Amino acid sequence: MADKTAPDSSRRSERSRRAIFDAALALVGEVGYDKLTIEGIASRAGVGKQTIYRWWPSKAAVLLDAFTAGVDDYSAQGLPDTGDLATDLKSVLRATVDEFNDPAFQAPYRALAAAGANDEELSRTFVARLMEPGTQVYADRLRAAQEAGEVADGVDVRIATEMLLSPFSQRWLMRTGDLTHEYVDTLVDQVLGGLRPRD
Amino acid sequence: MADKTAPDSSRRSERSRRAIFDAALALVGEVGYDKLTIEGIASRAGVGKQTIYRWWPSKAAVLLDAFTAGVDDYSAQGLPDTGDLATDLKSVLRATVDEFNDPAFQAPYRALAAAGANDEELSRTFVARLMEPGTQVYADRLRAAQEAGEVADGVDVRIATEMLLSPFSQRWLMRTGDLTHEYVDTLVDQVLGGLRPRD
Amino acid sequence: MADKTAPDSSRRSERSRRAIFDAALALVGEVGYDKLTIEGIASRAGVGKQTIYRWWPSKAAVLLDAFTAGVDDYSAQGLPDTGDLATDLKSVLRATVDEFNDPAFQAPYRALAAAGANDEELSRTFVARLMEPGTQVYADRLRAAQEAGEVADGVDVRIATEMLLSPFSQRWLMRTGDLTHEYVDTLVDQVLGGLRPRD
Amino acid sequence: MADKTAPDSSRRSERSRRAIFDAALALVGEVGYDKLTIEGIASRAGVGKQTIYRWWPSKAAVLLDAFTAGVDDYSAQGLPDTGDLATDLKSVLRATVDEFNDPAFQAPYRALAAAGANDEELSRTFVARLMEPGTQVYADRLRAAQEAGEVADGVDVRIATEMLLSPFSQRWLMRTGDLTHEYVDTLVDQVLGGLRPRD
DNA sequence: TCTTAACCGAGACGGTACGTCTGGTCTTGAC
DNA sequence: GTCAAGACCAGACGTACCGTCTCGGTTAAGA
Repeated sequence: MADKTAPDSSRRSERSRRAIFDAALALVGEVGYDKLTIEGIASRAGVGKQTIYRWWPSKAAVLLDAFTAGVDDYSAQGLPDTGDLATDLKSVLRATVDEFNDPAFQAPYRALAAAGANDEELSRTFVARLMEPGTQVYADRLRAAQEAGEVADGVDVRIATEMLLSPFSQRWLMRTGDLTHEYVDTLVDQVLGGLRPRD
Repeated sequence: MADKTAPDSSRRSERSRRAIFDAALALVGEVGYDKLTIEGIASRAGVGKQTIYRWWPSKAAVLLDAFTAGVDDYSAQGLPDTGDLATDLKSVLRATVDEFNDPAFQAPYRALAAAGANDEELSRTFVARLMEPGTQVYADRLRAAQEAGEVADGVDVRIATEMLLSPFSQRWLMRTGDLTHEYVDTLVDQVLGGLRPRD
Repeated sequence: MADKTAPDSSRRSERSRRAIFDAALALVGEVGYDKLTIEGIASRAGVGKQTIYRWWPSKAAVLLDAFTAGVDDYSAQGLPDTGDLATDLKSVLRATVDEFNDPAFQAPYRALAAAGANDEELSRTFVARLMEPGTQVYADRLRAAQEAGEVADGVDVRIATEMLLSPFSQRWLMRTGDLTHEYVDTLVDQVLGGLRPRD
Repeated sequence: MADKTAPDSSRRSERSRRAIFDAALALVGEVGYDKLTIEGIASRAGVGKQTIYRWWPSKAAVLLDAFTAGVDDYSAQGLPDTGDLATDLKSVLRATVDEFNDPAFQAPYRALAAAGANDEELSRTFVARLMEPGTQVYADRLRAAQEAGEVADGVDVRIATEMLLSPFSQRWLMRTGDLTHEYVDTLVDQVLGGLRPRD
């Protein structure tokens, strides 16, 4: 039923695929997303343009795959559970602060977040592949804490997770404030302060 | 000694300015931000391209002005203060939910948020002109509540505001969940629950 | 020490060869020479591109072979010699007029003549395989007439042949006039009028 | 009724037009017609591709204009008429031999003749602009000779002109023989020999 | 009231990148 | 080893816009 016969992925060149990822990530860091071009990627990767168009529908899709390929061992093992929720959250969020302050990480991630805002299809993939897994481990840890009695029964874990992560994401994406270790410490304390069961 | 002599704004055509705003907002809704072009705006507005380039540096800037012109009476009068913080917040956030679910509002706002993610300069303007004023009224109301003893002394009001608004913004921008009245009600309750002074 | 090992023509697929000829002739008639592509021929013939590249150096060469294969019994038996030179020439040229007015013949022949103009190598083959044999029979007939005393001794037969055939070819190739039976009759009479011995 | 609004030729850049002609003629000589590209012409001329596409429909049209611009003072003054037809024809044809043997002339002329063979529209323009004027002066000279009694009354001047010029053109285009002064001398003598009135 | 200088609509210009098409090479698996 | 199939690198196609520029016209100061 497809109008364009799909390419045969078993014959795909792995060498080209990697070269395209490397080129895309390097270029988005050098020139920014708006000036990132398919031609530029192809040229840098030593690849024909058609090889990109054959496998991806847009530069955003290329970048998403490239970025995903570089981080997809992301958060396989879950959050630590030392028994002290605040400490666990702070230690992971501090590491995340450092990651988000790394220029090599920022350019593609910002670009994808931005592209997603205008492209619902891309947005869904971006969220499902990059954001949801990261979010889920926090939600799991909070639920564990709730079962352990560290968090009040009535708390909506999904919303609690948002209270913890969205301020962080928003600050970073919109540049409404600096991301520091102190900031996440305060954030964690203030959020958890409200979640603890009242005596 | 400027190399480009600045245009004389006193001779500016108000008719053209409005036509450009109307065209920009209409087009961004019809074709989306990526396919919005200066030529398209000029053509739709019945205006020469140079008239746009004379007054704005980029399509994002045009859109920002166009959008701002449509909403800049935004939040001049502050939040209501009935004495009941939760009710006040819920009533305003419910109205905001409706606004953010309006398609005519979404396209330009998303476009600007996205453009800002990749353009720091634009981002600062966007935040200062559109986000900061809206955020500030919440911060003011929370501070008033803190002074009234409704909110614990140790609470960082800036972060409390983020805990309230960022989950909302994030959900909408990333489409990670629906924006409903029930959602904001729960969010307000859960955030405020943690801010109240402990006995 | 050839760098490209020559293909083994004994293992060549006759089926593919014919399918390629048929496809090439059909396509040149349908879409014209400029839009005739190797890929198109391969696809229409149900043949891999490499099978064409293995055996021919260019689309012109394919077309030349295809066309030659269809006409190479061309003029094996020479011109008729009824003793009346003018009648003999007219009868053959009238048949040639009909042939050159046949659309199925025109497209490939024009294409080859044109390709030859820009490609000396191809031109030599085209002339040797398609034009020279046809020209030669006229030259032979004129020489026979000269020996029979119907044509003056001083006449250069090669040039006389050109005077007869080139106006015809030129009219057709450049579309400078219609090719009709009347035209070739007049042409033959006027050319022969000048070749007859003067009393 | 035009679907694309025509460009405003009064605003056309003469500088660009000339640069395009120069580039086209230079490149067709250097790389040949088949490897002549619009991009190549634009690049060599220091011109945007659109400036070519705005004014010409194809590379053949560009080349035709470029070539015409270089020769359009072609044959304004007619053939000489010294009273001796053969001498007049020989002197002009000898000059034409030299011109057609000039490499700078050959490439574009061959290219246009070839392109015309496959493109009827172009062919008409080519003939009307480049061939017909040249042909006409021969026809005029022959008619004058006919009126002066040098050529028999029954002769069809149009065909006589073809007998004179087509062998020349054909030899050159198809490379079926060398173009020399001796050749045209013999050709003129043999053609005229047949046109003279019989006693 | 009459310049006159700036803005205006229009659109040609030199460019860049788009997404597509084809050229010619190379690889794979079937025969 | 040839074949059909088609992925690959390369690069031209013709189009769409970019941001700059030039052209008349109009329009609002200022002489």
